[in-house]
Amino acid sequence: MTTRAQQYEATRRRIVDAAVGAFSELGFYGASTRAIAARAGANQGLITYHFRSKDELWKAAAEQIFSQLASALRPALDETGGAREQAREAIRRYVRFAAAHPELFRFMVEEGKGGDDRMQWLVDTHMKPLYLGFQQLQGEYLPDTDPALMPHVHYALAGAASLIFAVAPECIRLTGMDPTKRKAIDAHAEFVSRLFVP
Amino acid sequence: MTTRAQQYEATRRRIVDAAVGAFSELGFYGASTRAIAARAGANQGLITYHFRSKDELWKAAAEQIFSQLASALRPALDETGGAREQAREAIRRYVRFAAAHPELFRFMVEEGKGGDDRMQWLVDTHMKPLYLGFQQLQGEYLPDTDPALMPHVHYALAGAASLIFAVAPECIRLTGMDPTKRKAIDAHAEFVSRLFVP
DNA sequence: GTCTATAATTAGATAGAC
DNA sequence: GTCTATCTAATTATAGAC
Repeated sequence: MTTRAQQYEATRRRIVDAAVGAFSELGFYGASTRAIAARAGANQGLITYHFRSKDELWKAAAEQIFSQLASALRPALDETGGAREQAREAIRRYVRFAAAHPELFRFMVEEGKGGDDRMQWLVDTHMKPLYLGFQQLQGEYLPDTDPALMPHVHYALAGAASLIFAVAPECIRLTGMDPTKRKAIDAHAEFVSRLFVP
Repeated sequence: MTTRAQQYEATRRRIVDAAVGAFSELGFYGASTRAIAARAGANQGLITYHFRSKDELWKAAAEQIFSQLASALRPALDETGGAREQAREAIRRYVRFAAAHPELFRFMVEEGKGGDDRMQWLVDTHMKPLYLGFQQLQGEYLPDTDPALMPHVHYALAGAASLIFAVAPECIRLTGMDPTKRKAIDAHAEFVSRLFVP
């Protein structure tokens, strides 16, 4: 037996999932609420009912992606082995997440380029905590790094780890190699981890 | 004295410049032809006159960016010094271009994520030749690299070199560091070139 | 060549039936 | 809770005056 509360949650979740996909593929303006509703197998009016506006729906979508990233990275702290191998494993984990969730990087670029409200909300609410955790990890694993280089390392790593998966269709057409295949993901994880922790 | 042909070219150029900025900041759907025209100090009707459609205007904008990249990278072949230092200089050059033209990376991500017509045109017309050149450079400078790793190196380098500049507003708010400053650009160029050519 | 006016379509948001 | 119908505004593209 399904209660109304269960139905509410199920529908809401379907819409958020559809929104994540649509925003990630088409961008904020390209993804219409009608298309998102259709993708979720629901009606457009339901979006207004569950979320107040398109902006609020976008926030819910961003929230889902970043909470998934946070829980995917958490186990990296519990790794065993030497500091360098721990750092490598954390990077491999990040690469695998980027492969499984290319939406993260697309959201980051889509919003990070403009200085609007959505970007500020995204940084303050979800990216700041993650960046602090990254700084802490780097201080632990690679204590000999110049602190002024921190932003450079962070963005170089994020870009190196994620771009190939974010533009997978382009990569296939350009190189003939499909980066979504298991072997390609492993190869990329190994390459990037060795690149940043030789 | 300004001829009509000169006026034609001047107006067309102003519109293309405005389009590059608008598409780069807002994406294809977010940038309206009206906003582009206003940005160019022209009328919306002129866009239809100079370009047939919004798609054609987008192509003209992409064309401008990639032709600039091609001419910026060309001198990399004439560098002197050992193979490793040549490779480093080519990377530094690429980083500086990414800093001066963050539009390139934004176009790449914006279009590369979907499999639509614009992506296919972009890859076939402008990215394929550049990628072949990149493969050639890599074969010359770093002949010991596994060919199967080529796509991984290419996308890792593109991401590491460009992301920080493409999301400059986000970087400032997240880290407090402004990547558009001269010093930050040099630091990033040096960091990335040493990263890929230790 | 450049502009104004407008047609046709689509967007996000609302109101109300069920 | 979900859906249909509709409102208002903004979109691309067109037609025609100057």
